[in-house]
Amino acid sequence: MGRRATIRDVAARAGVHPATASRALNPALPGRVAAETARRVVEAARELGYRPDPAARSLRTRRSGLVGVVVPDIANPVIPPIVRGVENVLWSAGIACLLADTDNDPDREAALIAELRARRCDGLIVATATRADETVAHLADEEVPTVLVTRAVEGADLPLVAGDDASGVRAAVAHLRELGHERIAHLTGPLELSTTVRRLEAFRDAVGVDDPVVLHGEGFTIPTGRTLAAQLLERHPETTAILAGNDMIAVGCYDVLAAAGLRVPDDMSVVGHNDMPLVDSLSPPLTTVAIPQEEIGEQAARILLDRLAGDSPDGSAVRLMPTELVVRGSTAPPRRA
Amino acid sequence: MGRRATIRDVAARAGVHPATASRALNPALPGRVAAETARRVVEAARELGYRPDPAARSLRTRRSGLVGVVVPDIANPVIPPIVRGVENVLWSAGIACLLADTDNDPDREAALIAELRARRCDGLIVATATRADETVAHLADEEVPTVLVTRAVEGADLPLVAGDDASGVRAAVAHLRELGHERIAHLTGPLELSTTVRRLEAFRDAVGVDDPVVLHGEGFTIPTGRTLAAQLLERHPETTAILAGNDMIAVGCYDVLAAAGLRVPDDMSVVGHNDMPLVDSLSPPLTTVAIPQEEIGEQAARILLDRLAGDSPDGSAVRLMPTELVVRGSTAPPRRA
DNA sequence: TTGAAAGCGCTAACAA
DNA sequence: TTGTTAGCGCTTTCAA
Repeated sequence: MGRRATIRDVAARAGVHPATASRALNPALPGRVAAETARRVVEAARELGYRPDPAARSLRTRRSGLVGVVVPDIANPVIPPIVRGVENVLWSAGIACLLADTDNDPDREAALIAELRARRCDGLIVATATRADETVAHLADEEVPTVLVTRAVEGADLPLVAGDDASGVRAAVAHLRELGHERIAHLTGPLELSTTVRRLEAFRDAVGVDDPVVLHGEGFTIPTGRTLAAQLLERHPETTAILAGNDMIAVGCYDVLAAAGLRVPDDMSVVGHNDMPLVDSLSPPLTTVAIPQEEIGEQAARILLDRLAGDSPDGSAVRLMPTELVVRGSTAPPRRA
Repeated sequence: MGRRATIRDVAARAGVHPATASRALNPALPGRVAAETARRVVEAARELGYRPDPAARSLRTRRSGLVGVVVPDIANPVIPPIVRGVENVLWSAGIACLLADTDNDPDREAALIAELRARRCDGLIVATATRADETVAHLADEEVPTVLVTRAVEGADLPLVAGDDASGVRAAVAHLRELGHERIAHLTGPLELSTTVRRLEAFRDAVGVDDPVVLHGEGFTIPTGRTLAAQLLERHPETTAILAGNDMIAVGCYDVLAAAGLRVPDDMSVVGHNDMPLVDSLSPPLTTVAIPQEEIGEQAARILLDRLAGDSPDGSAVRLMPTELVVRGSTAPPRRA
């Protein structure tokens, strides 16, 4: 196969000037072309398998057709469905996704975002924000349209799409209270993430106790869950139900409870958050708050597309997608209700 | 902030011609610049925060600095670690990853690969190949360097990086036979995937029985595992150990065995493949073959980088990365050995 | 409605 | 070693 067809080849074949061919192929408003001419150009383009050179177009139009997707760790099970949703919507709009994985490292985040900007991404989807994330906060001042997913930055004027964690937590607490639990403890993830804070505030609101037991962890991981569960058993043995900050923390609780000879849910109820793969295959299957992750990604992508199209300068719009409590086998009435 | 600095701005500030500035910034071989000049240019570039415009550079050099990463489903837990490895190595080399998710749809795969080519990706990493994948097979004839991961195409002259499934399966079978199992059944995934065939062949080789029990499934999913396990119990009740095509199929087995009142591992041993997240938290924790997924991704990226650098036209090199049998609680000696 | 001309920012030949 | 020149392929004025 020879070199690929250019707009000049198309124009030549259609017997018109390249500029005319370009106009015919780009149904933009000004300078319409005659229907018959347009037909010939389109036909020629099809025959030649013409695809505009993105570099040339981008150089001219200052648009790359690229969106950067910044994730904390693609191997974290919460992230892939979000990316799927984003990717799906953006490809449909003719935009490609540059994936950037920060590995939860703020320096790497800064470097990758700089690189993404250097590559002239038309927009950014950011899933890595910490509450005090300077790098991300600065994006609000810059010209590159940005949408946050799941994690918010405090005080930054950036739109956010996330799961409605508060309502999920309220449903979880209501579920536990209906079962008869009165000693419910909350084992959180890292406080620098907005998700942790949203869940924590909702827990405090819903639990109906002045000073509920809350233990803070350093990560959203199984080891964190183990550490916290061990602390909980030692300091607050009267607890009958655990609301874990996420599913991994809940699994850590499973481990420690089993080691302590306590049974879930008979001796302790456990609720997770996220409904990640396989938590329904644990023993017992985990009751947890499901988040519509793919829809979150899709919605974020749509908002970004609107911005790219020049719409809505409504800075920090927050779009919360409905969550759902999935009741499984890890919750039951307390022993001595 | 005004418009971003161009090479002309840098050149002006350094008091040299743009071409000289370009040479100073690109430590390519021909046309070296004087050390002092280079220093001034680099300094000027730094002061101005100069970043070359990728579109302009790409238009000139015919290199986009982009690699397409084609995955069957980013939400499939096997995939993200691979992508991480790829992404990590490529970013380090100054190359960005365009993520394309085919959702296991051959038409979508064809469309996305066409799009990736239209966008002038310098190379492709493809994790979606089926054994008879025409779209991917054609890539061998094209000019765009391509590396396959995990899944091979039959007869295509394309390098592949994958886990050494055969050795993993051999280790698994050896483990079961050492425990005393003689009736080992293999429940496979879809036959159109090369992974299935590799694992199946290794199983046949290792099991030491003329006509071992093999049941074929249609997917690598929990429902598939359930279907196959149910068939197995009905048709081959003498079986004492199951080698599942992957972890999801193994989990499906767990479900059906429990429903049938059979205990793992006492009544039936089960071995998975992949060692995906949380299989170590199942009851019992799953014995499985771990695959170095991130290393596979890294290796694939390195091979692609070599190709981009013009190295090694050794077409269909196959690089198998060592797997490891992780023995957990789902395997034990058979009841009546 | 179409053509002519210019230029986006960069780098590769060639010349000095 | 550096400067000059040209052009990658496209779109967008402006003029016809």
